[in-house]
Amino acid sequence: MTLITSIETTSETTNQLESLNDVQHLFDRILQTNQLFINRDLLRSTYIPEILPHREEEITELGSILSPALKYETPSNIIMFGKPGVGKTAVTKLVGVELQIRGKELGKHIHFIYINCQLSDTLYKILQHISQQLNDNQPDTIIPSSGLPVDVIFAKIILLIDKQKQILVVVLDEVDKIRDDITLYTLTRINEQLRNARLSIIGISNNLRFTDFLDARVKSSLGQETMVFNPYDAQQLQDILRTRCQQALAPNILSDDVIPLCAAIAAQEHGDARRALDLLRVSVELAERKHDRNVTNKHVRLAQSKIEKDRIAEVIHSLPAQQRLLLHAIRILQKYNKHMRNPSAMITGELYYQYVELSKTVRYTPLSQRRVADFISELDGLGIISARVISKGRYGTTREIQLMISLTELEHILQDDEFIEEISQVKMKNQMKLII
DNA sequence: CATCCACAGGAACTTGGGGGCA
DNA sequence: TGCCCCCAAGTTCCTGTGGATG
Repeated sequence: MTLITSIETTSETTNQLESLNDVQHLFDRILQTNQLFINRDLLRSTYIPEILPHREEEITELGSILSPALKYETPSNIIMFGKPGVGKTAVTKLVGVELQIRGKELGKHIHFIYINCQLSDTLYKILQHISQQLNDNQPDTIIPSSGLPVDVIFAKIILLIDKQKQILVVVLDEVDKIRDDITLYTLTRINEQLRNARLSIIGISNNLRFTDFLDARVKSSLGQETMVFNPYDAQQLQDILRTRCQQALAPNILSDDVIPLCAAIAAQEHGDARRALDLLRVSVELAERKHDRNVTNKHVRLAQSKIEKDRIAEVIHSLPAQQRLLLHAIRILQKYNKHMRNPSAMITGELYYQYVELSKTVRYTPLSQRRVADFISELDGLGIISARVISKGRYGTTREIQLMISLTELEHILQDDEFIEEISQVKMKNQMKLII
């Protein structure tokens, strides 16, 4: 009944049907136009290929360190270092999965468990993750997301792991995100509690100096083996891109200079293969959208600026309200500073004052200066602002804050922000004050 | 050259929301 | 239902800092 009424031919529904037709034609047109991609996903950094060019040595080394697992012997714990996008995670996952398969063939129980510590940064969450991966659907081994004491969880995990003879290889990616020593200490000592099973840990870090801040016992236990991944050079990045292109893109659509340019740009940024792949993928996407038959260095340049702008816009849109409010304060100060005595930069004190004023306007309770100082550090870390500690002599130590993106870009990103209307009225009032 | 300012940033503590257990 | 736990976000308190100033 409802269906019948909904397709009655009123003028309104006719319009709707026409626009539906338009959309269908749009999709048809898109599908019919020149297809530059064969498989877009192969150019995504999350895709792990079967062949990793220029990482043969690392694969062999990791494989040989982990190989005792195939004889139920405990592999050494490993700590891996290297800048982002140099293949640490890819190599580890590739070898880990292969190890698991070989184990299965030999009738050995080997589990490869990958944990990103950015998401699981406490002992509780890591133990919960391990239990999920080992989950045998037994209700008594399911661990809730919170509510239980850690020692209870720990005892459950020990029982779960030790139920059978097995080797667990636990990868802690971005291990430096774990904030306390106790978590790593507990994990590296877990074998002392096990009778049948064994666990070894691979810690992956972007930070070469990560172990400097570790407890000495954790450091020696975790770092039984150390692997350092060097950045790819431009030539190696070109090889990586060419290998992926063969399967990902239609033949002969790239100008000769596209791959060298993507590789060169990524090589400048500490040899990041992810960056090179993103750059190439977005370049092809831009060409496809413009119905161009070839991808040229012009598309690469466009892609380069698009990626950076998109990244910043995405980061800003995902900020919590209080941090966006702080950004509005920065935006306003930057705008007025242009016309004032000191156009260079703002300092913590004046920024906090402006932030408190804005909070009152939008009826938010302003947070403490200490908390806002943390926000400033976070925005600095995200590359949206630069906050440099300076001493103003007798007038104290503060941070000099500068916007790292253009004011126009920031205004563009914030134009549809929830606070914008109320705040723009304040701006008017302030302008009046300035004139007076 | 001691003093002083306006913070930076570490550490401990609080609050409130999520949840489990007996 | 009351008590316990975990955790994120925030506050309070504190010590440290470094160069202009008198």
